[in-house]
Amino acid sequence: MAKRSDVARAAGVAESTISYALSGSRPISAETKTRIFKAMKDLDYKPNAVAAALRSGSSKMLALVFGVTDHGISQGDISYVLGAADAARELGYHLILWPVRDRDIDGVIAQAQSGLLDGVILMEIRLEDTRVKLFRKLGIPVALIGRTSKPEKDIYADRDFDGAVRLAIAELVRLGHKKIDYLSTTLKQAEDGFAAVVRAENVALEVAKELKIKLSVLHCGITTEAGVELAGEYLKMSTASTGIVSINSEAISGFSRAIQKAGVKIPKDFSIICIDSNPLEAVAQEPSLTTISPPAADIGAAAVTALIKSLAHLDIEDPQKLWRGTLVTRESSGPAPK
Amino acid sequence: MAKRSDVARAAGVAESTISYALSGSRPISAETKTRIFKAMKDLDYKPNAVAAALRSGSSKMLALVFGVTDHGISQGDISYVLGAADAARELGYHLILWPVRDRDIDGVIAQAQSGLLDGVILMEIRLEDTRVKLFRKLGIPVALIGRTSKPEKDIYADRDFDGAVRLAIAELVRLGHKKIDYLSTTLKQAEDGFAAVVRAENVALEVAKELKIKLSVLHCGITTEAGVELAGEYLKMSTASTGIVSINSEAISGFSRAIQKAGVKIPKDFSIICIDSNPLEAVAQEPSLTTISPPAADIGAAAVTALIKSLAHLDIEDPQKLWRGTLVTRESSGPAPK
DNA sequence: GAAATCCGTCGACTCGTGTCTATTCAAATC
DNA sequence: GATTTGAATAGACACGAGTCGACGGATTTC
Repeated sequence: MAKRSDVARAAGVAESTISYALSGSRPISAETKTRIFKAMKDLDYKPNAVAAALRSGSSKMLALVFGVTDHGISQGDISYVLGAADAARELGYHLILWPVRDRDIDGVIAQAQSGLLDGVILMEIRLEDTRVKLFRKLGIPVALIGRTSKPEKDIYADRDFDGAVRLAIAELVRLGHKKIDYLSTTLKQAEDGFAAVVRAENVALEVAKELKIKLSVLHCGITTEAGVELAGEYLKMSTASTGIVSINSEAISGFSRAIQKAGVKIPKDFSIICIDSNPLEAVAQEPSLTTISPPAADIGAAAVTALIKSLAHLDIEDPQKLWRGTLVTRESSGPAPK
Repeated sequence: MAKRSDVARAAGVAESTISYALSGSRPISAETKTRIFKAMKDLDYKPNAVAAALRSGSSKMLALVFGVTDHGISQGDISYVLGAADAARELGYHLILWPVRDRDIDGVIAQAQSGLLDGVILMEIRLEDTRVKLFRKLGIPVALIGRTSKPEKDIYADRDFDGAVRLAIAELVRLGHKKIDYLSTTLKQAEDGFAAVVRAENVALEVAKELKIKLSVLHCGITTEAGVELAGEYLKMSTASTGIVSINSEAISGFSRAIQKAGVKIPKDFSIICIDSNPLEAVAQEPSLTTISPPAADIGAAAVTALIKSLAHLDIEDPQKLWRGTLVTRESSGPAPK
């Protein structure tokens, strides 16, 4: 692999001149530049990123930590990753994914402390997230997709589940519904303190109280099948609700299909509003889902952008940002049945 | 961040002594070592991986390239990743995931050529995979999970779909089935030349000819829903088969549920053998699935192990390895109906 | 017309570690 | 008892690129 000194010799200039020609941090005449670039091309010169990282103290690599659990990476999460990766590329960085078993993040910490990683993005944030404190203590730059219970000075980009749940319930109430359900994810996730899940549940109960309606919280696995099962239980209940707000887009598709199969007409008998569903999923269903979908790609991109700006000690216009998403009324929501 | 010279001063030794104490490549007396380690602890010294990478020419990082397409990372694929990550850690390496849009791998190449990546693992291999040739041409160490049509000197670890399909069909024939279906993934994947998909289809047809039975190849999306739809079509067909071999574990679960709902008894009326299904999935179903499941984690681990050995210029006992998996008979397969 | 300014370039040093050579001192060898 | 061996350590250099200070020459300034 050709190095800088080879190019310097071939182009008949000093090595530093080549650096300046590449970085543009000092003026280099046009002729010299063309000579240099020709030599680089001839020799197939690629600057050595490791040497650059050592000298400059920055590897231009960011790691997105993703906890490997039972299920892989969902279709939903992949949007965050892609948004983040694209934003990184645009700013001259690379985003890599760091698979982490359970909550073991020592490897990430080691690499970050030893200069191979400029910063870290965390997902699947819990209300009390020890990782966040740890990284802060160690001085490792971090941005969150999600937020803890006390975000203080954290850099984060997050879905505004509170606002979305509030909006969704208000919409059902506006349509005349007086008794609705709120479909969450698994009870385990809530118990484990996953921030978005817990917050949304609390808000749902709060809003129900404010608006003086009946609301029960349902828990359910994050799969279509689990939604089908849930539908079975739902249909057995005597005092059924007339609508549901869900943050569990996987389950709601099974639920919807199953209750329709049992004769429930949507939206005539029953309304559905789904939060955090992929728009493509939403229209793929029968009937298409009314949704409030925070833009996942934008959120991922915002987290990365803010992190990179903070690395460069630039001012971040807003280090803490929330996206609620807007209500898109489709076929699954309508006036409450008489 | 403390560096080696700080530790040297604190411990009262030369810098090189510290390197030797850490690497063990030269003997250091016990007293000196304890002094050094104490100083390292006091100063919270972490060797700078970037400097080490520059000097030694190796970053100890491997990238697993994963193409980001419409669907995220499936539960099946995650096992390869985890197996690979664990094997890497055990050998003192880090495995990172490199998300790649479409087939754009320039970023990976750049980082590999510039020393930030010691090697690359490729998945989702096609029969004619330009990436493999490209990496070989550029001299970037590569191992494959999967294999091309001409693996030649490639390092790879792969499922033996040929053997598994052959075994599955033979089993159904042994049980008396004369007319069976073969359920593949989407037609698009086959057309795009994904190696495993194409190979398995060809083998299925070949074996059917050899054993003189009727076999039709079905294509179907890689989702439970797609399997349900497929079941609808299947039930309409007049001359139905009595069994199916599937490499599409997502679809087969929907298919199984749907035909049972329509009154088909498994395995009395119809037998199912599923290849490449996760054992957990297999027993979670009703009835539990007879399977042939190549060990994904082992395959991922083998690819990484072979790659690392080749990096160290060690002999690899077998750079090309296949796993067929064994037939595990559960409740979904039985004698053909009279 | 001398001084100040600016452009373009060069050489030297630096980032933090791995490793080679040299040196010292003690034990072992014939 | 002189020489060889070996352990334990020190010192020097290299990996490849980024950046600062300096310098010659051209241009501008008063």
